[in-house]
Amino acid sequence: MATQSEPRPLRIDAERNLRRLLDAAAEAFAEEGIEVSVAEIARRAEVGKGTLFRRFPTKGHLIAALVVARFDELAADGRELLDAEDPGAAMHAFLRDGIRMQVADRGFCQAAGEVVGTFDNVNAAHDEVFDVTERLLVRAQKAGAMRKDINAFDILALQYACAQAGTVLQDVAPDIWERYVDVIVDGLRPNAAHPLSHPPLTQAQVEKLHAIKKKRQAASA
Amino acid sequence: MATQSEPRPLRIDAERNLRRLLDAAAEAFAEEGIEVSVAEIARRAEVGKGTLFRRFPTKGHLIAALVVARFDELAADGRELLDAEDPGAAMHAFLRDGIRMQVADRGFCQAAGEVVGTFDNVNAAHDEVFDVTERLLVRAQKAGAMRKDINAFDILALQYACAQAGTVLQDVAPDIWERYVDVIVDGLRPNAAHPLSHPPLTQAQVEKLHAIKKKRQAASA
DNA sequence: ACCTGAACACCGTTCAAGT
DNA sequence: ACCTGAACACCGTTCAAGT
Repeated sequence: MATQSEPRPLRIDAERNLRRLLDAAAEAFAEEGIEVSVAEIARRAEVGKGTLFRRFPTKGHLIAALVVARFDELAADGRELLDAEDPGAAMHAFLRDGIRMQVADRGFCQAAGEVVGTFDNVNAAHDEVFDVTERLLVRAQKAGAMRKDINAFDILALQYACAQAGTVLQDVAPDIWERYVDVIVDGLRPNAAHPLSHPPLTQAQVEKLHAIKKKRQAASA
Repeated sequence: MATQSEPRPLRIDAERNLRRLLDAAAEAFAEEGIEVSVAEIARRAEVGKGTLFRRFPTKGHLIAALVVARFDELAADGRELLDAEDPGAAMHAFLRDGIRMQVADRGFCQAAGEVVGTFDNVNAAHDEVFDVTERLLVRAQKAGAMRKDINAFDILALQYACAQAGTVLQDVAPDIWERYVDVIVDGLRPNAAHPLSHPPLTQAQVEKLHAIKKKRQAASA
């Protein structure tokens, strides 16, 4: 929520076409991955290609819009988990929920890594996810369920990592990634902790990463 | 090694062009990722595009050839580690070496997931990696350095997972992935082990995965 | 045998013509 | 304001013409 202050409402037909486009794209990307052609998406939405490009200046912007939707879902899920009784279990559940979400959506999984840092609306949505992750983590750490030397970035990176591995194996063993989370969860327990060899990612580094990605995207345009 | 029995040697100029092509492609993919155009690769190699397609029926085949080279490297590295004194340290070193390799090569990291299962030569090379991984793992398990309920697939999946996360952050924190390996390594220790929620991947499932990928590739051709 | 670049099909993006 | 599809540039792949 609160991603942009809508300047003025769309015309009724435009609004309808936008919905169709988003639905068609979500379906197509989830099923076939982000390599589906925009022509195919326009066909599924029953609009001309030009209509798509009127709403989204680039195929990437359309992908970004869907990634935002998924991040919003995940953040909402995390907020609910903040009320759970067991802080450790809540943190673990969040870890799993995010992976399940990514693995179920082939397009999201392909796009997430590329698109974070590149689009402002994606960054905003991701910041919300980060916020909830941090609150869940601190809560779990205070309860003694989680080692203290890791931060929310680490959690999100490990979540992303598992999702990537899970996606490759999704066709043949849709939930084999649960094993990998199990191992990671074991490694995240306070009693398992051995000193980490590197300092965590700083906020400054994250911003630098975003700057690099935006520059790279601008260069290719 | 032993991927194919060469039927007859190439003409001297063809041999030279092949070398140039592989070198140019390795460089281009590592730097810019697999989205570099074949025209650009041909230009770097100073040959016509037709020459590229004479050696590699498809851009994918060229990518596959380079993935094979990397897998061979990794397998060789693993074989050396089999002679190390400390079996646990050797297993950990192998985990890290593979990730370092992937993170340093943008193209390899993008391609590895897609190309395993799709090309026979890649499968053969990957089987070798699997073999060494298994030997390293069993050795570490016998030494009591590694939990007993995981197998070589799990190790390779976790390695792949870390490499994926590491690649995204490579520009800004080239070795931040070491933290994630640290956590995973902690989760892989025998004393950290809690029961896993899912059975491991079977050999039959792996073969099924390969079959699916080949069918999918054939369908898109 | 092998090399080459023009030609083809396909895909993302633009835009002139329509309502 | 918005919609559309023909037109353009680019990329992977093919192939006729050359050595």
